[in-house]
Amino acid sequence: MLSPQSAIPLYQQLKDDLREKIKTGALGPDERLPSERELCAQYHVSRMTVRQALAELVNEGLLYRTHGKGTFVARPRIDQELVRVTPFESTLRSKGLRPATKILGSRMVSADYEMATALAIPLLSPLVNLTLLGLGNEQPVAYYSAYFPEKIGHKMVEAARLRLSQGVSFTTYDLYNDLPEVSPARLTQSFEAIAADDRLAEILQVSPGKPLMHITTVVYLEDGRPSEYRHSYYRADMYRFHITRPAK
Amino acid sequence: MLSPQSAIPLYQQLKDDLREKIKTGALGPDERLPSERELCAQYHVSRMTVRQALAELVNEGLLYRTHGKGTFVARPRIDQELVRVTPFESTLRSKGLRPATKILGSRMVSADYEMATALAIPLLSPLVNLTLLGLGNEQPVAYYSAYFPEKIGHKMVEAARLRLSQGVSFTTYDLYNDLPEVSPARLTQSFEAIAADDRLAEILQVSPGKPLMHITTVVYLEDGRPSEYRHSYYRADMYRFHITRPAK
DNA sequence: AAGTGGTCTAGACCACCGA
DNA sequence: CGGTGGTCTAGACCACTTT
Repeated sequence: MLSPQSAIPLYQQLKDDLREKIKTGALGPDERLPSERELCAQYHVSRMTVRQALAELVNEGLLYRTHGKGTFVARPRIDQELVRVTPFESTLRSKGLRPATKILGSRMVSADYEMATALAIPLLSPLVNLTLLGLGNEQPVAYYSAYFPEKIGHKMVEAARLRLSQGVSFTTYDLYNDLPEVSPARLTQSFEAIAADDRLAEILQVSPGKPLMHITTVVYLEDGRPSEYRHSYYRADMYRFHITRPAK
Repeated sequence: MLSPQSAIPLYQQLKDDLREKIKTGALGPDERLPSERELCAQYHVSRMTVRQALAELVNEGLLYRTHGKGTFVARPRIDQELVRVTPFESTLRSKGLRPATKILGSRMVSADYEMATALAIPLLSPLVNLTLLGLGNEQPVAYYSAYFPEKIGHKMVEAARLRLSQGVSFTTYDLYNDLPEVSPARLTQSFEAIAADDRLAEILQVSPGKPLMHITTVVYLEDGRPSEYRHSYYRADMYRFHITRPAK
């Protein structure tokens, strides 16, 4: 039974209820759900409310529907519970490594062509460059170099220092959580396998020529403004990047 | 003005209309759209119809909304027009290379532990293994080894031979378009940078030890059933994998 | 207070599917 | 044919933001 007076929207409650039934197995794979009109009657809500709940569950991949037949529970995917943005800390912990982060430096730079294009700002605009080293059991595993517009950047650096003083490991992802006024909406990332050059080999403590994963990220806010341009380099033997996405 | 009698749903027509206005610049970045109620009046549709159109455009990242303020045009992202699943052929053409595909082989195998887990089938189930080589200007650039459940697999192999006989380059992505009864809904992929071992070095014509991008893919259909398990290896110097996704 | 988006109702007609 | 999801209407009340 849903609580109509609650602060939680009805369609959310219905979603949670159905999600629970699927997770516990009360609704098994390929099982047909009650029809939309039946759900209306069962939960005493209108069809729009039911449809909003079902639509979002289809979007999340938990249900699928066929016109004229009904709505069904999707087969669970292996990684259904995997987080979508792999957080640094849990990734290392799951490998049994003690995570830590070091701030290599923060400085002001002026935007070169690449940064200016990515961040949609004029050439030579002032940027804050924050470089971090991710460690697992004191061994370097990842190197980050992030560029922020000035205003966001100073706050990011502050947030990073705060995290560091608390002895918590983090990446720039985590720092966004410390700045509630800046919330990322989407990312573009490109993945490249590269061979370590002398500089990166030195930083990550591997032999030159060893494979590294190079990820270039642009973070965008809700209004479509870019808030960060970042290069990340991961030791290939320590890192695997996993992603789930709609086809087509 | 929308055509109510048309086969195209009203909210689709509205979406297309707004999308057009954004693309042509009639609605610029950060510009406020008419309120939902105003759009109702302008287009002579109900608020639900307007909301469905707006919701989908927000979902696609073209608009953003703020409670109490209004709906706004998002800043365009650099890669807004980029396709989400990078097709082999256009990737190479954009680099000025003539793409081609070779079928290295197709054979029946029985599922080992890894394949069985990924495809959610019993151990030792019969699978079709299709191996392809992607070429650019006659040089190998990518190696694919895909495993399909028997039924789908035979059709895939047939589709591949047909494509080949037409002299078209393709990957297994493209083959799904030839099988309308099997339509992928989502993918999971993991990216790893590896060093070429002797076998891969031989296949891809690079020196052993050179970096390669190794992508492991599982393709899922609408009902959540896996339809393919695939290992792909790309020459790192020829390939860059690009992706856009929601944050969080 | 007025306007915005967020949620919700109670109807309606259509196209698709199975018996 | 009856039941299903897909689309749509014309209202309603709420929470949030700005004036």
